[in-house]
Amino acid sequence: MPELPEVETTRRGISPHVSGRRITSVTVREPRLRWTVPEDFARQVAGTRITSVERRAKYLLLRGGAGTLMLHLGMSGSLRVVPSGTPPAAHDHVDFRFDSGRVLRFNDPRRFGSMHWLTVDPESHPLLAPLGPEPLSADFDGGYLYRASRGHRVAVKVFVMNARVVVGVGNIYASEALHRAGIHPRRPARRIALARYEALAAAIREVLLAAIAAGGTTLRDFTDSDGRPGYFRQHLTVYGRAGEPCGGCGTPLGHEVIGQRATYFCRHCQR
DNA sequence: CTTTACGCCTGACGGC
DNA sequence: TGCCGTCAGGCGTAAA
Repeated sequence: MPELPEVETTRRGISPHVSGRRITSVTVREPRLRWTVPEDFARQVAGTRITSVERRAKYLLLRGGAGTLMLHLGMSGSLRVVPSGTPPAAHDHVDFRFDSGRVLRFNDPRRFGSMHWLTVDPESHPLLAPLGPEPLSADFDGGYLYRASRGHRVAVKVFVMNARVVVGVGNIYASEALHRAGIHPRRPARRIALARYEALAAAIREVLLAAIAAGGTTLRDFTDSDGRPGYFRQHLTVYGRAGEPCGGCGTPLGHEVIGQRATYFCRHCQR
């Protein structure tokens, strides 16, 4: 399940292979993704030279001269760089062939991913325009979270997972960051003081940066066939560990559904 | 406006 | 062993 760290790792992994290269052809084997890929998608994208690979939230932006290729990995999507001629496997839905002879291959079993061809400024696209700041940017800090949370009575975990508040904080890292910051996931967002939001903003940054570092080591070679089972797990202190002792106090970790999502926390350390 | 529920999909898993 | 029901999970969208 690609969270921000995996998307960022993917960005870093594919960038050297596609930056400066021209897309010579596009093959769409399965257009039924999150939004159906239009008939003329392949024709529009073909011929573009990619100048840079950027990321906004969990969207990858492959910028080219004539437009921008915007990709989302959903929850089961992945991108891989393979040699030309590599036979497609199951769920290999789209190929972008480059003038280097390599192929950028999009695989997505659950098809929650998406791809768009944008000829306008990506930031003005309806999917990107409403998004909050990047958690690793200077715009994001405790003061921002504090101000944004005033008047919001939703649980703080729901609040920080809202992409209009801050992007890229997925379900796993929300639990992890709240535990690190000592904040109970059910606490109403408006009932948390500035100092605690500063701790939370720092925790979100730290957890994401640590995960990016871990993803970087695990997903170094994108031409490899799969082989990355549970690379997150070893770094997780609460997620998926219901019943195990809290690393801080030893109290068995709890598991509840908050906002329709599995949530893990310590009822003793987190208030 | 804020908040909540739903649905898209498939693989994994548990029960029988 | 095999079949089947259940559920996770990002996130846009409809509904409340």
